[in-house]
Amino acid sequence: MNDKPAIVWLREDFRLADNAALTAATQTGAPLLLVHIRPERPSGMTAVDWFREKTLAHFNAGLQSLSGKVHVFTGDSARLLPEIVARIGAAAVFWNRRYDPIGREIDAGLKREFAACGTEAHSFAGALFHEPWTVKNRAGQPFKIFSAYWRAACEAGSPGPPLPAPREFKFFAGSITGAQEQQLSWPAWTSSLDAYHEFGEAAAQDRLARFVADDLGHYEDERDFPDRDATSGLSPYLRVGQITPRQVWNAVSDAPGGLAHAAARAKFLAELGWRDFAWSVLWEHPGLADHALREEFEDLPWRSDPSGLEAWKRGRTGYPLVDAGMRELWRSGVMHNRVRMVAASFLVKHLLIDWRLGEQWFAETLVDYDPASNALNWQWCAGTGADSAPFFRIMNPVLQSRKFDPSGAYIRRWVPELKSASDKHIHAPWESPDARPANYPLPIVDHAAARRRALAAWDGVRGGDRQS
DNA sequence: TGAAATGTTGGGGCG
DNA sequence: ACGCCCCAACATTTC
Repeated sequence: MNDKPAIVWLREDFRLADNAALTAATQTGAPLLLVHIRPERPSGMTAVDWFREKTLAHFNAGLQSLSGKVHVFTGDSARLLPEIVARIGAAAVFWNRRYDPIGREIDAGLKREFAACGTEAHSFAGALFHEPWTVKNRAGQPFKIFSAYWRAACEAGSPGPPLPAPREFKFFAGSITGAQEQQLSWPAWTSSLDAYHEFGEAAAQDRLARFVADDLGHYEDERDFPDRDATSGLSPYLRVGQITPRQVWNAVSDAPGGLAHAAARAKFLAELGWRDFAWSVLWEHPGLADHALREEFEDLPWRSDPSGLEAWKRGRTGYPLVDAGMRELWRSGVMHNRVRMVAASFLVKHLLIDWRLGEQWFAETLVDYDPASNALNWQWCAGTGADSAPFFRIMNPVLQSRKFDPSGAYIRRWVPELKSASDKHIHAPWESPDARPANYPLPIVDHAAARRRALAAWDGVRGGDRQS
């Protein structure tokens, strides 16, 4: 029998099932204090902060029926957590690992501190298939190419079955000062997000089950069409740990359909593999969001273009597919993956604006913003990474629109000015001056000229090197 | 996880 | 019937 309480420090893991830290803490028999520490946010809330806070509130509401709650603190966790430990006389702290450069630094420091004062500190895996430092090539080096990484990761074995939610909880009953009860105030711009999201572990599992039943079989064929609901939509849940990759892997592997759907299944799991890969790259390169992986691209002649950047952010570039995506992002906090590529490519190549500015905008506005995936994918689009689209591969926003939104349904959903445009002209409304709505902007750059400019910029940094 | 430019081929209109 | 031109349609190369 263990009388001293234990702390479960929840960070990005608001779930009861497949939560290794929570399960391990429960098994000690100690009364548990669930703690979440949010940082001070002097610069305000981002979309993922909004999603996390909503998730936390939902998680807490669910805990009421178990007579438990998450105690929420605001401030510097490196200072607060030891204080909380001391205040309740906790014998042990449990958490699931995080892998961002700042977080891992804090956690390592806390482990040292707790070790020095005799408090147990136990950390667990859970947010990824593989710990980022474990997948290496034969030379013991981290992979730089996704396909090689993923092959090695898959050969290392598939994830085991997820942990069930603990059956019983014993919560710490004492009082604790410093925890905050007051409601946060949401910035006005978050009000449009509510309509597009559901919160909670059950909602995440529902979404997974529906995806596996209805969409997984044709995932490979339909995932690129933004007006079809053919993607899993799990990214926000993965982001805040309402669901784990291991749970997804097992649900997908158990899906009916047999060999017929093997390719679709593999394709979908590989997308989750990209998420792991991004974290492994970030682990090796903490500056992934700030520095081009291929250094020669630090010399690209990025333009300073505040009005172009603003037009891009607000979805007023005059290219309907780009604008639809950027407006979907602003209103709903997500953007279809295909459109993310087109919109990102447009900023970097058509506007020749530094990919870091796009990375920052996505970091503020995406409810599924993931520091590793976001940075890696921006570098992929900009062609500055090791395993990236070549810089000369420039997407044509009109062709992409005709190909992936042939009926214009996606554009009409997000760009009301074009609601009554014809299927023929909706992708390039400026080509039909008669039908073009007066309140929809003309293209802020000419595609052909922008393409030439981007190629010239690329030509400038690669020197005399003629390879492709 | 492109697109544009350039090259090739083959059918059909036409003198 | 034949050569010639035009231009889809497809293939290859280049960015």
